[in-house]
Amino acid sequence: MPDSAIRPRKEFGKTIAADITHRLREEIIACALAPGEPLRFDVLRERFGASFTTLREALTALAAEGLVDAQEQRGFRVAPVSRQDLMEITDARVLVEVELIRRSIARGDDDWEIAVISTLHRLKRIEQRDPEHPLRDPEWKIAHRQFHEALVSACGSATLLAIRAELFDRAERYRHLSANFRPRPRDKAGEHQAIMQAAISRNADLAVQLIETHIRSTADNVATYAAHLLDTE
Amino acid sequence: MPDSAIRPRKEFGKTIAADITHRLREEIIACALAPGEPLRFDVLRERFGASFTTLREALTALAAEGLVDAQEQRGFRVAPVSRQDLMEITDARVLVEVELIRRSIARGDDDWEIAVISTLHRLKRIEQRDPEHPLRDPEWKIAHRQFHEALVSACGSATLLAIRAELFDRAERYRHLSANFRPRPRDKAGEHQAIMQAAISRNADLAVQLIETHIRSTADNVATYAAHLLDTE
DNA sequence: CCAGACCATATTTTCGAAAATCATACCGTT
DNA sequence: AACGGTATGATTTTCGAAAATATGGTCTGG
Repeated sequence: MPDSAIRPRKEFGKTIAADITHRLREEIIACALAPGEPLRFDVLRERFGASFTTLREALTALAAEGLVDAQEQRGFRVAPVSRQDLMEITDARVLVEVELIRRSIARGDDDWEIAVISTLHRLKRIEQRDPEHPLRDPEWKIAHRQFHEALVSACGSATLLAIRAELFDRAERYRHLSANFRPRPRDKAGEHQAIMQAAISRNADLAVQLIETHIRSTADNVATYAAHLLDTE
Repeated sequence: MPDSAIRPRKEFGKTIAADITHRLREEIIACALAPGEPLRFDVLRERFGASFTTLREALTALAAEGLVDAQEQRGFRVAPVSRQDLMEITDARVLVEVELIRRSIARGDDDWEIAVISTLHRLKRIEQRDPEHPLRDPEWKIAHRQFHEALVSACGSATLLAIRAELFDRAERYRHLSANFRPRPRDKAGEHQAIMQAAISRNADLAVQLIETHIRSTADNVATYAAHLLDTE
């Protein structure tokens, strides 16, 4: 989607720096910028049409999120990937997500239930369009993210939600890494459905167990099908 | 310590931006810059001797760490404090720290034990100097931080350690907030000693319980003695 | 007297030139 | 040939001026 010509210079009310942070984040997560790739200012300047300092601000922010690697005096590069990093992210996600699911199930009200149900509904409808390659569909990605966000949205801790969001982004990059080599997606639709039902029926132990399996099996999948990208790094 | 005249322009090998990020972080944690205080570029420029863009980069990085609040098009301010925020940080710290202590106890080797013992030893020696006001002693702060870092250093997850470090910083700011109003510190020395012993003897359940109490009672203390700063925000 | 438009000022945000730093290739010496 | 130093070009990093935006006060019409 080469939209730099159509897109307005920046989104309304936002600074250019924030806008570029957002766009860079998307490209890194989607692996349009490959892991480990150097991020040279000449190139970025051309691609994003912003000045050195504005780009620098965006890269610094992404470095704090763990998506960019800042090498002092030697510029920036896309954060490299490794099996170890994937494992750490997976463990951290399980730790946080399990806690947040429990809290959400304990505290969630009617609005929470409605959000969980409706985001899943939308996700399923989008899935029917192209069940083979969901990750290539930007709408699926958004819907998938929104469903998982809805599940934990009632936890009551903005602090933990921010940490969760960061880990989710970093994990999504690994999913994209393996997406091109994965033969066929496993039955995610069924898993999501089961998680939703466990959550709505307030069966915390079951929901937690399903979420953990969901996260870990996705990671295993990545480790298997992106093995050649993780070992020779 | 007005050291801008003595201090070299920047630390060796580091960028000015990274150096200023570091200095600003320290001042915010120490509440030398008060919570909610606007961070105007004129003032910062004067104080840190750097240009707009360099300062901007530092502020953006600190915003990602949760120590600075970026208000688009309306500048930056020191992140405000609140009872709710303190609670969230405390809960998040317990969640993460408990996990990391367990892992460290399970995986720690001889070097880990030595690090735990020696950092505690140094902490105790520094404590004897001025047992009334430890938080005013920069050396105590460093030693205290290093002891708690040593405890979790064998966990094996750089990802979780980074999250833990961020939460520790944010919590330390709250401790400083109440430091001026707290009548007398409780028996921290004893608590640290007990935690060390539980860790070294590989009694994970006990260590975890002591750490949780340690974190929560510190937070309660802050909530009590900084109440006037937390409620009228 | 109030609400809204308008202007003047304060402040932030962005830019590209200039300085600093790094990487590489070249050269002379051993 | 191997090594160490140095000049050169490439790249990052920093700066302050200029543009963009917000803020606060004043004026006008209702």
